[in-house]
Formats: sequence, structure tokens, C-alpha cells
Amino acid sequence: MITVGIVEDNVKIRSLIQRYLDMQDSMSCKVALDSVEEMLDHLKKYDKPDVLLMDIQLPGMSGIEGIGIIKKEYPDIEIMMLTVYHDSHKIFDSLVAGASGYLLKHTSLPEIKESIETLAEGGAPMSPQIARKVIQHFSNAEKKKKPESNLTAREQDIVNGLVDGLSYKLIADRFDISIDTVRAHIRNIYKKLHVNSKAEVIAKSLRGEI
Amino acid sequence: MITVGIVEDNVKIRSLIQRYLDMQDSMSCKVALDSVEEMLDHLKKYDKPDVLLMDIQLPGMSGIEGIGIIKKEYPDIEIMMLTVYHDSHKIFDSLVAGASGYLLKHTSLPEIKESIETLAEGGAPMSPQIARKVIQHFSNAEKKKKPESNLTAREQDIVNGLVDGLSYKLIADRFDISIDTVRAHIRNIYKKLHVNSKAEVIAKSLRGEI
DNA sequence: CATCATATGACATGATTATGTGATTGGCTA
DNA sequence: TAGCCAATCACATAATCATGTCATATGATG
Repeated sequence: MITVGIVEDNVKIRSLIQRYLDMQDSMSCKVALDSVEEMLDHLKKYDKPDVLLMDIQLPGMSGIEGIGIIKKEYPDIEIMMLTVYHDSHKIFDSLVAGASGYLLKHTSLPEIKESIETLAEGGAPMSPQIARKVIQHFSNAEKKKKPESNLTAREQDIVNGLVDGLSYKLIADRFDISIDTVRAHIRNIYKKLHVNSKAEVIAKSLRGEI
Repeated sequence: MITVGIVEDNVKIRSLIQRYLDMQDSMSCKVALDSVEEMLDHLKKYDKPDVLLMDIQLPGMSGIEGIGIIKKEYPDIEIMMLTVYHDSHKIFDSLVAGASGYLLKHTSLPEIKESIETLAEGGAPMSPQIARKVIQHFSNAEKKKKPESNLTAREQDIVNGLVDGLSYKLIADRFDISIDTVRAHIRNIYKKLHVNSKAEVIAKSLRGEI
């Protein structure tokens, strides 16, 4: 038997879902509240549910803020977002905060039920559009990390030295060249990257912009 | 009508899936080959399918290498992995390479069919266990970036200035304080972080170690 | 209330960095 | 082969940074 809680401020939707879920043999849904604050209050006093359905737009604290707090206090509760928002930011913020599923509100009641079961079994139900955005996040993340260095191998060496926090002297020692040569390389690096301090080179490098 | 191609070296599985899919009203599956190399050959000569089902372990080129090549040549083909592997590396490599779906091989034929339809509609079908790993990737990524700063808010401001590549003077201007105050803060920052150069602070910060 | 942490500021000095100018060598290529 | 570029080194100087020492003011905390 899976126990389910709901945080959703639209009374109609809330009681519709609650009644449907509670009528299932495999689950029980006795708690359906307006806000994260009320849910936190409830969790303190009574048994905690296995799964929480959570809206994002709520009176008071947002659902996303709520995830973090609830997950911190009760890490065993699985949280599934159920919301109209499908913009990447809300999706990622939710997942990062600790949500394990993300459904859009047009999801049918039977699908919600199945998703809750999937969640309880250790899966991560997502509406297909959501999954697509999550996946795109990967391809994009990797695609834009090829900004054509222009730097020679030696110059890259020097950059690595800088990133390691070395002084000119230590870089010279590391590569067994004179400090003036290091200067010369760094001059050229600055020209190529259009910067004029170690700091900027290090920042660019660590941001993957080299 | 969705046209589907299959790259899978196990003849039994391959022809089973092919026959099942081809018998559906909504799809056609005429091409089922052993290897990426053969598929590339085929794509050059004949019409390209809408969707490709792809194994990872294959004779010759691996399925993951194949994704990249196929996606580069024919970006419109949607690729769905169908494999026994559920380790994070293979999953992420596949997604990064450009796969839009990832099913495990125990998936039932009707589910495979539905997943292909979802894919054709712009969704991203994944087995629930896979989705879970993908989501965990997010929570983990963010979780390990809490190394207890110890830095005060003001010190963080200064660090941000450094990361932006500013000189002491410019940091002083940005926060409307004297350059000697900036020095004082930086002294304290160095003490707390056990470093002694801008470079190391920037590196630490960008590595998420602050 | 006394103390401590934080934020602010000043003055000083040696170290390092940024930048200019110029030179030599070895490889590659038009 | 002439010319270009990468890599090496030198000398010079102004700017910036790292660090020491000291001081004042404020708010929090015991």
C-alpha cells in the first residue's frame, strides 16, 4: 500500500486527484493540503506519506522551495511535481532540489496513478516533453564546449600552470625554461584571448572557454 | 506512418522486433541490420528512416560512436537506444552523443512501439530506471558543492570580483570602498582558504570549492 | 559590559605581474 | 630559398599584488 500526500492549491483538481487515488486498492491518499507550510506542519505531527504530489505555484512558499525543505527533513519521501510549468528552469530547479518525478497537469488520472507506482518502485516518471528537455540539457551542455583554442601546445602548458596557481617562476621551473620565456608566452596568450591578467586566463580556462 | 530502422546484432531479437513493428498499422520497419557500418552504408543509398533503434554492443563500431556519426550526417533521424546496459556512463555518453531515448532490453514489444510513437511526437522515452539515473545526475551534481564557505557575505562579494577578473582598484569601485579595504578582505580570504594569490582563489571558486 | 567577528581604512615595502622592445633558433612551406 | 611562426631568452619599467602592522566603528554574543 502506497500512501500519497498532495500539495495543491486548486481545490477542484486536488480533491479530484485525491478521490481517484484513494479509491485505488494499491494506494491511500488521505492528506491533501493547500500549501507547503501546511504540509510541513502536518508531517511534524502525523505519519509521513511515501509519495508527495507537489504543485509549483502555491500560496506562500513555492513548491520548489518546498522540495528542498521536505527532502532535508524527510529524505525518504519521494516527491513528484505535478504542474503546468514546462520551462527548463523550473524543471531543473525541481530536479536539483530533489524531486524524483515531473508530470505535467494534463496527465490523466490513470497515468498519475501509474507514475506513483513507478516512483515507489524506484523509477523516475516524467512526461515525455519533460524528458526531452532533460535530455536536451545533455546534448547542449557538451555541444558548446569547443571554442577552438588557437593556443599552441606550449601556450596550453603555460595556461595549465596558471590554472594550477603557479607563479611565473614556478611555471618556468616546471617546464625548465626561463622566466622571460614564460613572460613571452603569456604575452602571446593575452593577445590571443584578448585579456590582460592571469585572473582572466584562469577564469576562461576553468569555464571551458579555451 | 513512422519508418523505423534497427541496428542490432542478435538476429533473434532483431527479427522479432522488426516483425512486430512492421505489423503495426502506424509504422513500417523494413531495415534491420547488424552493425553501424552497414546502416551508414544503407542510409547513403536509400531513404532514411524517422527513427533508429540502436544497440550499444555491436560488431565493429559501438552504438554510441554510431550515434554521433549518424546524427552529424542525418540530424533529423531520432535515435533510441535499446540495450542491456544501465550504467550511468553508457547512458550519459549516449545522451550526449545525441540519442533521444533509452530503453532497456527487457522492455515489452508494445512498450517499444509506444516509445517509438512518443519519440516521433517529440518526447523522450526512457525506462524508469534510466530516468532515475538521469535525475540523480542532477541532484548529485549540486549536492557536492557545499564545502562550507566560512567566507562572509562581503568576502564572497570580493571573491566574485576576483572571478570577474577585476583588479583591486575596480573591486573597490564596484563596492564603493577603499582599495585598502579590499586588501584587508583579501588578506582574510587568503587566510581562510589557505592560499596566497588571486589565481588560487579564482580557481577554487570556479571549481566550486568555495 | 567585555569580547569577538566583521567591515572599514591607512601606510609601507618587497614580490610579482603586465607590457614594450628586441634577438636567436629550428621547422615548415609557398 | 625566403619567409613565417613557434619557442626560446634578455633587459627594462610601471602597475598591481601580497603582506605586515595598526586603527576605528558596529553589531552580536556570552
